[in-house]
Amino acid sequence: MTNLELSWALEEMGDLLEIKGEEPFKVRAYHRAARILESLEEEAAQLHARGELEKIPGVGKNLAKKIAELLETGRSTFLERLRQEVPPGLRDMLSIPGLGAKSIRTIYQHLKITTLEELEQAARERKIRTLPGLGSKTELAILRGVDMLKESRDKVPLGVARPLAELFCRQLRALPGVDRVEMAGSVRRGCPMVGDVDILVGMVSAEANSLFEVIERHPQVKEVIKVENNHLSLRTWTGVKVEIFVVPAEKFVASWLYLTGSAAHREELGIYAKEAGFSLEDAGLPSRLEEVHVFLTSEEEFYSRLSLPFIAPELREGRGEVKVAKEGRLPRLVTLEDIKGDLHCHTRYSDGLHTIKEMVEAARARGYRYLAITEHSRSLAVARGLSLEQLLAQKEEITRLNEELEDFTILAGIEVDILPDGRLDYEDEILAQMDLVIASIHSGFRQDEEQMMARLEAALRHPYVDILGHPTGRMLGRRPAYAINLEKVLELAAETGTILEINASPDRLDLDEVAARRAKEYGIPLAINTDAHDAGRLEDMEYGLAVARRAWLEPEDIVNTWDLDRLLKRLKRNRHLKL
DNA sequence: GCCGTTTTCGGCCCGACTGTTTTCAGTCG
Repeated sequence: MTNLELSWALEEMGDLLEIKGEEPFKVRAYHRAARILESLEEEAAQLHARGELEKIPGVGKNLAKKIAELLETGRSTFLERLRQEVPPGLRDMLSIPGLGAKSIRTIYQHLKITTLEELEQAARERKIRTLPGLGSKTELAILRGVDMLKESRDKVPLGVARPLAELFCRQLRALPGVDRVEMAGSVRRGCPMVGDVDILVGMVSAEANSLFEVIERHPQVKEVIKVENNHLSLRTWTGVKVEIFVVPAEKFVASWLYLTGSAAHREELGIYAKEAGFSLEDAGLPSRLEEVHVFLTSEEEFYSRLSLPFIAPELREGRGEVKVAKEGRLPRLVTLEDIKGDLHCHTRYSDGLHTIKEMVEAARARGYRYLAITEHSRSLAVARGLSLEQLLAQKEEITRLNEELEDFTILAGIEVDILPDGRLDYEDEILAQMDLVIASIHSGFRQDEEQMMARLEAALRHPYVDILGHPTGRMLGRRPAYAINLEKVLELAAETGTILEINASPDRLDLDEVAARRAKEYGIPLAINTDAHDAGRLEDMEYGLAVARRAWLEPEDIVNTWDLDRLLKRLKRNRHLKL
C-alpha cells in the first residue's frame, strides 16, 4: 500500500470518528497523520520493514499498529468496524459547507437520515429547521451544498484520480505478457474532475482473464462492477471507478486514440474527415473499441494520415482544435520543461511543513531557477500568519541564503490577505520592501458581489500587488467561487497589469481553464503556482499545467516560464524602475 | 490520538464569523 492510500484510509478514519463524536484532539491526530503520510518522502512500507513506523511524526503506538495492518493485509479491521457503525452517507455530508459533524449527528439522531438524497428531501420539506440548534439558514446551506455535490457526483479530483491511475499502470506493467500500459480518457486529457479512470493495456501474450484475476485481488479494489472478455470495471475503496481495457499489442495505438476521446473531439474529426474526403476508420480511429482494423505505430501517424499536426490530448475537447490544427495555428502548449520557478509556497514560518532551505532544495531538484517564499499574513491566525517581525526576520534569512546560492534565487514574497474591507494586511511600506506580493482572499467568503468586487478592485489597483492568488476562491467539489464578476476581474487585471494565478493545488485549480483562456484573450499574464505547503507538493505543478494546456496557453503566456530578470521587470512594482 | 517530559498526564492553534438565541455553539480557515 502506498503512502497516499494509507493517507486516504487515515483520513476516512478521522472523518468517521469525528461524526461519531470522538474527542476533537483524537480526530485531529488521524487527520494530522494522514497529511504527514501523504507528504512523506520515504514509503511507509519501507519504514515498516525496518520497524520504524513510529519514527513518523504524529504516528505513535496506536496509529503504527493500524498502519502496519493496512500495509500487511491491505485492510483495516478498525476502519471496517467504523464503516459499519457510521452510515457512509454521513461522511459525504461533511462535504457540505456549513454542516459539521455535530449538526450531522443531530440530523441523523432525529431524522434517521443516512444519505444525501434523504438529506435533500428533509431540507426541502423544511424538517431541518425543526431540529435543535439548526435553522432555516442551515437548511439553505444544505440545499446549496447538495446541489454542488450533485455536480461533482461520482467524480473525483484529478489529484486523486491521476495518482491512482499511475499506481495501477505501474502494477499492470509489471505483469507477464504485458507490452504497454497507458492511462486514457479524461485523466489523460487532464480534466480537473473525472468520472472514471480509463486504463489501456496492450498484451503480447496470455489473455485478459489471468490479468484481471490479479487486479481483482488488488487491495485498493472494493468491488468488481463488471468483467467482460477484454474489459474490467471496478470500484476502489476511495470510490473511484476504474475501467481497464485489454487489447492485443498491435491494436494499442488505435484503441488509445479512441479511449482518450473526447467524444466531442471524435465528432470534430469526423466532420473534418468527411469534408476532406477521408474516412476516420481508414485513417485508424475506430468507431467502436471492438473494431480496430488499422495498426498504427503512433498517434502522430494517425493525425498525419488526416494531414493534421499532432493534437495534444488536453486539446481534444471539440473546442475548435481540428479547425485550428488544419490552419496550422495550434498553440505550442506550455510544458513542465518550460517552467523555471514557482512563485507561491509556504514554509514552517507559517503553515508549511518544511524549512526555506528544504523547499529550495526541492525546487532546485526540479530544475527550477527561482522560488518565491510567500507566507500567510498576520490576520490569518490559523495558518500562523507572520507578524511584522517574523516577516522581516524571514526576509533577512532569505537574503543570507541567497548569498550562498549559485544559479538560483529565492524571492522574499508574501501572500497578503485582502481584508474584508479591502485593505491589505500589511502597510504599503512593508509591501514595498518585498520582492513579490500575492494578494488573496481567505476570509469573509460570504460577502455579496458588491463587497467582494470592491475588495478585489482595491487589491488589483494596489501598486504593490503583483499577483492575485486563487482568484475565484473555488474549492473543487467543496466550495463554489466567491460572489464575483469574473469578467470585471479580468478587465481590472488587464487594466492594472496584475498577474493572475492559476493555483495548481488539485483542490483548487483556480483560475479554471475557461477563465484562463479568457485571460489570455485579454493579454493578461498568468502564473502557474503550486501554493505548496511542503516540498512534495511542488509536484502539483503538473495539475496547473494541465489547466494551462487545456486553456491553450503557451510558455509566453506564463510568467514563471520567463527568466527571472524579465519576470522581475514585469512586476507592477518594477515596471517603471530600471533594475 | 500524539507528544514531551516535569516519567505518566495535561496540552494539543485559535479567533472570527454565522446562525441560532437571547449569551453561545458550531463551523471554518
